[in-house]
Amino acid sequence: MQKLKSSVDKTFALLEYFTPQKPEWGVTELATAVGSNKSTVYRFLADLCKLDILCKNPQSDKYQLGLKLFELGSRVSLKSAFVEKTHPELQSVAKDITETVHIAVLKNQQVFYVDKVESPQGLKISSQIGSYNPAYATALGKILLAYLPESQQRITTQTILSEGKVKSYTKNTITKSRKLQAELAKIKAQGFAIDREEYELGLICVAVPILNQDGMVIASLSASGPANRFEEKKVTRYVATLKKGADAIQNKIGFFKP
Amino acid sequence: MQKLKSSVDKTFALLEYFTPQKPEWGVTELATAVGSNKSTVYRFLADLCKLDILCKNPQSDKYQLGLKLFELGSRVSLKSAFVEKTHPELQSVAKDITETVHIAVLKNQQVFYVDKVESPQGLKISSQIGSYNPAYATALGKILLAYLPESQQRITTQTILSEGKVKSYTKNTITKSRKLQAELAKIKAQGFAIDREEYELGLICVAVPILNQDGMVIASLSASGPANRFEEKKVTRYVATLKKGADAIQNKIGFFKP
DNA sequence: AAACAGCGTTTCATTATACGAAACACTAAA
DNA sequence: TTTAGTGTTTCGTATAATGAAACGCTGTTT
Repeated sequence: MQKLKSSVDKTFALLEYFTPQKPEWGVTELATAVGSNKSTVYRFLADLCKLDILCKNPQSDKYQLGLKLFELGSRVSLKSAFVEKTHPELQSVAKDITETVHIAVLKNQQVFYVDKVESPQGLKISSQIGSYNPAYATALGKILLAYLPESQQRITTQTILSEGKVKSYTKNTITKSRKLQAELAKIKAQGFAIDREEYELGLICVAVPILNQDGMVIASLSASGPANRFEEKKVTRYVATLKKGADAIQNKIGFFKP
Repeated sequence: MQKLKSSVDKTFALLEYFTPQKPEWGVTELATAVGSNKSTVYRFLADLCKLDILCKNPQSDKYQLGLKLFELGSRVSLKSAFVEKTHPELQSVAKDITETVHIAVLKNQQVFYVDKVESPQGLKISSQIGSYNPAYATALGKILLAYLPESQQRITTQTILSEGKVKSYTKNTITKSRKLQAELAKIKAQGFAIDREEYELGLICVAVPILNQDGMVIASLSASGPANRFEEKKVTRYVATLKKGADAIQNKIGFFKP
């Protein structure tokens, strides 16, 4: 906080602390966390509260993210132009597959979850719309990488796998550049990606690309669930259903500029 | 812009200009709109862009709301705690009624749309999650007012109907205090509200309340569609379905603090 | 009861940062 | 080439952000 110059930076640095894991903060608590003065943080929080960007939980008397932020988030053109069109398709895919369905885009070389429809079954993966996961360890991410233009793919995979950024989430996680490149080539050849417990043990995920009219990959669509429910023969059916859904989305979207 | 003191105020005042109606702004354009200096606005926009709160549309070279805002909006606990639980119920109600279903709360004495599931039918109303409508002219709003504690209701209706704030959207819009009070009493007696083209000609909407364990109204649930599809006998069935949905939501939510 | 400890909130002199006029660098049209 | 319209950068000035300390709560401890 102390190194940031503009008030804009400081404002959103503070807001970043309000996560699903820790959605509520008191003044002193947050001030020590960001390494800033109590009064300074107080003034920010009070200002943000007046604007409904934050609000005070009357029970705990602490601050949390407010309705205004929800409102602004709903205005983002990605949300209004993209999600509103694609959501019904996700629903029909989810209904057919009966597993949780996600749509994601590549952002900052990571997988950014844009929307989801949850499996009606009890056992389902937990995920948060608007959050990130590593691209190299998920089916959604591998699809997004595989369909990148060659030059961009080289740069992106290099950046992702360079110096210590890679993490082995499970014993199946692909961490070697060689192996990742082979995997991406295979994915592009077969038209879909599969993540067999590469990110989380017990979690399998199948994904297909969503292309725009120019053939550029703009998003990816996936079905994911517990490993024991993903028998080999089911995967083939899932891929077919996902492809049908991706096609429908492509027709609805037409030309999209993220 | 010139009268606001803190940078926080200024930042969000700027963001407010990015609406679904006008989602893109250039520097000069926005500076004149807010009545501020070009360089000042430029610095704000550039800062916000660095943080992904805004982004530049490469086509038009203008600024628009960015993914970070979508991310933050997704983190709002209303969204994660409330919508994720209620959405499946909206879906089942929508499926049964085959009209667009909304869930809304009262915010700043207006109806604030929290979530929706669209009618599968071609002809459907257009609405924006995270936006506002007047409480006195919609079924959702009238429910929220009708179930307010008496003292609060008096204050709220007075504020809403005071000095020129009232607008006759159609010939059916309730604008007189007397008439609104009678309507609210009737609504509370019968347990549902109906808006017969009071906000928009050709649009009918039926709504029921969602109460928490203390019996306080926390939200309202509605079905809306073109007037010609809303025959009298259907309304009774719709109310029954909506009530069932509201009940299910109440059980899921338990105790909720907005 | 009185003293304490922990909050959030307010104050105020100091200083860092936001401000705006003007200059600059582009681009596209005249 | 000139012109008019952008977005961007500069820099002296003015203003708003800063942090230590004090204040006023609340609940707990002695």
